Amino acid sequence: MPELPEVETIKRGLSCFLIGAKITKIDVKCPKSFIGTQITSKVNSIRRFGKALVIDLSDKNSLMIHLRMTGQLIFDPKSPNTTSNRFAAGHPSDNFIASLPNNQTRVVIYFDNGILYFNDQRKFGFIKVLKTTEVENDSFIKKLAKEPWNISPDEFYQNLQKHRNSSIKATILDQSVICGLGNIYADESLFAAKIHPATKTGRIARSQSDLLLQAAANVMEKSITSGGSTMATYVKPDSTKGDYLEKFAQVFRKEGAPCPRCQTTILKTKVAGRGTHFCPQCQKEQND
DNA sequence: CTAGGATCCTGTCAGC
DNA sequence: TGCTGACAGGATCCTA
Repeated sequence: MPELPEVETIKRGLSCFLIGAKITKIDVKCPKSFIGTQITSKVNSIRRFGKALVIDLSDKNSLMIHLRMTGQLIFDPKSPNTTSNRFAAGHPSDNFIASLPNNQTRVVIYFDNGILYFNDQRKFGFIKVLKTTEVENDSFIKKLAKEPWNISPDEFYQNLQKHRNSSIKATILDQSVICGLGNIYADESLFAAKIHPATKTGRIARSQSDLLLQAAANVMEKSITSGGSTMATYVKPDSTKGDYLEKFAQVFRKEGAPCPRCQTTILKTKVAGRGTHFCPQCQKEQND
């Protein structure tokens, strides 16, 4: 699910509501989804490390949240309590407009100004209590590479060299190579840079590496600007469902459609164990 | 050390 | 209708 742009969208959205708000109670509906003990304190700040969200609290604890494939965060302000006033982001689904909690609600965090629901169909995501001083020592956060707009072309290219025998798609999904890309933005970035997803990383030329890095930064910045997968784009004004992907995706879930550059039919295959979309004309195989 | 596959879990959809 | 397998916006663990 949520990749970096969606988590950034959540960070910005929740910051408006939660900075200074006090947690009054945490209701854990699925033990697997919450690691730690009951907490009651105020929110000092909200940070993001790649796809992980960190809520820093006044008692020197932090809540680290990773949504993985199907996690969602939905905040209902106490007043007025209507779905039109709701902030919802993460994996898009009808939960965004559903009455909550429901059978996919794993954790409910009560604040003095509203209720935050953590929904997660597949239970891969989690909320974990950490000492704030230990956040940057967390095993996941520690391994993260820099984000596309912070990593230098030299460093990115060097990181690629550690995975020369792996496909370029698998390599850029590795958060220790470049942080923030998931299955959508990997496909979109490779399309923008005109690189076949199955290309061996060792065959990526320096000029292609530079192009790919630029593409990743562009694609994700554009998505952050449009708000990731927020409810506003998921539910249209007439209350019918929309797909925010349609706004910018060139290849992701576009198999059978014409390539926006050359009209060749977009294909879907499997690379790195993941569904992979590309244009066979624009993104030629480079492997001998 | 890297590379690839299985795995965690629930739900939906296509194809018999 | 009911079953079955494939698949899903992620990351880790295990094996070779």
